[in-house]
Amino acid sequence: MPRVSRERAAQTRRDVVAAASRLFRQRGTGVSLSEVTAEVGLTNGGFYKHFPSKEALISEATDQAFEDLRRRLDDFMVANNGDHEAARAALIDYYLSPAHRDDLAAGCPASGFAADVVRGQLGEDTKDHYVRGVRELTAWIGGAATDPTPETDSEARSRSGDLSDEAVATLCTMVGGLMLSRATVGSPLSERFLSQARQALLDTKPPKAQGPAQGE
Amino acid sequence: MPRVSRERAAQTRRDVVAAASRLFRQRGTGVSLSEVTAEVGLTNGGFYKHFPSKEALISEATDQAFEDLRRRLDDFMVANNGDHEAARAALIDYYLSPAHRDDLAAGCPASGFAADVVRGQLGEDTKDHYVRGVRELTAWIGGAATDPTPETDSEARSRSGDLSDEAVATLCTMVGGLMLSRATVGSPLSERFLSQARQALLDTKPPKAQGPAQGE
DNA sequence: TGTCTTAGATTATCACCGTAATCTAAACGC
DNA sequence: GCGTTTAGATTACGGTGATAATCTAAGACA
Repeated sequence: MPRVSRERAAQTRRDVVAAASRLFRQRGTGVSLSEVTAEVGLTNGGFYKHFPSKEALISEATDQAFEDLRRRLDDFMVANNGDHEAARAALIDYYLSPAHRDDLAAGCPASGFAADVVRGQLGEDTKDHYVRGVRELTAWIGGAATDPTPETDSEARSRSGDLSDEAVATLCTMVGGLMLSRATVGSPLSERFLSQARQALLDTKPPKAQGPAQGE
Repeated sequence: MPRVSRERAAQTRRDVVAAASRLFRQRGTGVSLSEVTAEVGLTNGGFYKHFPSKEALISEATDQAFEDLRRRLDDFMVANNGDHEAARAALIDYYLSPAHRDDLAAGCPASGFAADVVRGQLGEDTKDHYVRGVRELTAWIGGAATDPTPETDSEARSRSGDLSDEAVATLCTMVGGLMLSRATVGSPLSERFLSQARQALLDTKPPKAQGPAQGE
């Protein structure tokens, strides 16, 4: 069977990353390689023609998930013709919806990978990418455009002052509401977490300040 | 070596549960039995004289963690001479402190086990215990005493209307802030999540309403 | 066209997992 | 004190994990 066209091989590779991105978010980075490859019709052996190790796949899968998030944020922005306040509200509505709660696989990576990051199952540089993704999400909530600027890790790591207080707190409530509602599905508590977090955030409209040095 | 006094055996059992409770919160329920037993100087074989399976241990470890939490909440209450508003503030201060962030092992089980619950690694009844623990924590934040009343699962599952809106939203921000700060340790973002979540919650003082049928 | 390359399948290796059976010596009950 | 129990150690087993080596047939390219 072996030997397949170059485009086909590239496609397989993309499929593996996409499947891993979904499976890792859904059930953690502990899912076996076999399970990932099986999902795209590849064997365990073929995997190593594309990636040097499982960790390399985890890293790419994480990046992929944040790439998807960036695209989604852009979509929210254009769907609201650049009106940031409306886009922010739309994000919150989506983020704290039963649909997002029930869609682990395609959900926000800041929440989906949080456990793996905390438990130290992501390599050092993968974790850096995660942190950058979270910071970008926070910045977007605070009113910044999705920033495609590549920055050095040291640079990224040292910056956080350009995030609005409100955006930081908002993300806390979003992530907490989502995780708690996911952890309690089946109980009426689950819906309460969604609706109460949502209400708390939509009540608190984004204040004028969206940068660090803005006294009004 | 075998055969040890009854108290000793009981102590060993308690040690296993305690170690598991800490290890599972720290690194997930995926940690091996060998690692748990090794920590208390027991062998893999001896384990099965105390527990029928790993899942049974996970269940007890989860209960243990919530038991510790209940005790901690009581302590907050007595330390503030029954003043709930002060106790609530003390809980928030602790919950969103660097100390709690860095202490995965002894931290809040609502956050520590969330990932395992979401990913379906806790048995059905263990998950029910988790949900009950979360509901009790929410109720405490809303002003209820820690309730030692045993209730049926169906009863517990159906109740959630007796939780104040504010308490539900507060827990979202607490859990989200904790998880995000844990996921970003090493970056200045980590401290921002703690302080911003904390500030958002302490600004929003608990409103008069603290139950469903309590007009003050 | 024919050679070279390579995506992927097969199979193997080694470690570790949860679980179970067997063994042993000390604690227990009489 | 003595036979019975039993906490725990030892060892074994079947399954699965990540990774590597070998094989093979078809694409790439001269």
